[in-house]
Amino acid sequence: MSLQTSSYSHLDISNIKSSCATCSLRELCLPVGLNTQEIQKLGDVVSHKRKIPRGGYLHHTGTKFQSLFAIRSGFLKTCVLEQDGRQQVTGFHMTGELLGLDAISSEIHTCDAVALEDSEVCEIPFAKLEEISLSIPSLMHHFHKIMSREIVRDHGVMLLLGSMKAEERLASFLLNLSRRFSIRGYSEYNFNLRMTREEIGSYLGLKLETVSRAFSKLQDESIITVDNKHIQINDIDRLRLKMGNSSCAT
Amino acid sequence: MSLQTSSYSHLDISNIKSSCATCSLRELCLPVGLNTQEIQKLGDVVSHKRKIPRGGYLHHTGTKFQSLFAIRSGFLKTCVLEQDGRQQVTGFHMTGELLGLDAISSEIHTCDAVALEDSEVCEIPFAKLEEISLSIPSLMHHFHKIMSREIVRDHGVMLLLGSMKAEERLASFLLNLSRRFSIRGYSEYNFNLRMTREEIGSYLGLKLETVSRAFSKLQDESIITVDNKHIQINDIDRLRLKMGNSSCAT
DNA sequence: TATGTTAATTGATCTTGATCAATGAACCTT
DNA sequence: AAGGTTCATTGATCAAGATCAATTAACATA
Repeated sequence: MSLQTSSYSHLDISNIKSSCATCSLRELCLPVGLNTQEIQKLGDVVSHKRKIPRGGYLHHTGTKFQSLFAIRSGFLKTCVLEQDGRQQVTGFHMTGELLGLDAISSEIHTCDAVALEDSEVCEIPFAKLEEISLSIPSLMHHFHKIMSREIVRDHGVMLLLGSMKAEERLASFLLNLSRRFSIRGYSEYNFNLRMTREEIGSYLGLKLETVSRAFSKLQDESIITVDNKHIQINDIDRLRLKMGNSSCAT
Repeated sequence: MSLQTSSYSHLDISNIKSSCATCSLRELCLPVGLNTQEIQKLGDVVSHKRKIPRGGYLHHTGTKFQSLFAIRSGFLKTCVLEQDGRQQVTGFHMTGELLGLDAISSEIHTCDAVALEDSEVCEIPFAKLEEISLSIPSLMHHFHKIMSREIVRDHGVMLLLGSMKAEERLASFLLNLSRRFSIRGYSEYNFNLRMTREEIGSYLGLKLETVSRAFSKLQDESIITVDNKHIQINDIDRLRLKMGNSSCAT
């Protein structure tokens, strides 16, 4: 299974002409119910495509913010570099998601965005997006929802980091990935991780050894099958039970 | 020192007539540079005041979202209730801050907001705010910055929860409070905590005993002086050092 | 294909913070 | 002011996860 392949088959995009406008569909366009003219406006703004090879940077911490990026294909992580040189992963991002929301406030990127596989993004000049939002209320409203959703997502991670133990965190993480793959038309039971154990650990507030042990534990219980980066979920219900008390899966 | 008392003395609000429009000044109005007419528009939207007694709820998880709330005075916490009945604090909020951003996405409140002291808020009907945003670009832009700032803040907490140890977390927390008091015209070295050790612990991902021990440790080192809820910062530089590696203080 | 490099697993030990428990201080309420 | 309740501190013990270390597996590059 290749995750690089775009899969919009279940979405109605037949009325969209510009190939690049499609990149922001999932989050930015489709749910809003724009008319043809509005889609045209948005398409004009979202025009510039950019390819990022595996390991390449979409943006660096400290650089000037000008555009949001809609992921057209691929998989990226965002991370902050701490004084001591260690890095903390703040998120993993896949097709259809929007990057750069954190940079709006200071107009400076507060994190690095790194491609974990060859990726393609659409650049969305933020000033232009705001400009056309003024004439497309539903677009503005939808954008507010996207930002809000990001806040909810972060609260979920805070909850995870603040109150769950290692195994629960990993279960929560896998279920989250599973759901996101599923939404994009991939199997929710079989997928390849794009990130290392260390990156997972960084995201989950654990050391890589602890992540590895948690994987092994879940495998010993036959809940998942782990083959290096390939994960198979054998019993998603029991995996859900692992999360236990925590209300938020995010 | 009473924190209940509003303190806008260092801000120029001389041109604002409506007493309630002032409540959202710090975050929503002032920095934007609105003209008189625009301020009038905003004042019309932000008209309804609400008092919340200590221990009272501003909103409950699961209820319908209609309005943002700008804190006019007081101190609140937001928290989510987990299945097992334990609650996790997701934030502490003071004068001038905006509550409810998380609820925009689903139009359902995702957390409880509880007053930790007698508080007063201004209700900002969100639909109306969006409506007038369409005609006041700078207001819309400023609102986007506020949402973005919330995301940055949350990333900071994620970093804290994911990579700092108990004493570093508490140092970070105290410095954050200190800065926010300072911005509002209060002493950055002397303040009263509005929340219990348990609530601090919940927010920082620690047990109350650990919080208490961390306080004692910092006091033993003469960095702070703790007298129950009253905190005095004796050596803010050493307190900053305590945070160590972590890049973000939030 | 060989070889160096990076990533993953697993074991042994140590540390931090959680848990259990007891005491004392603050704060309502009447 | 008295009594109950909540809150905070401190000590003793325990457990989860970090750290240290060794081995193996996967991957990249010559």
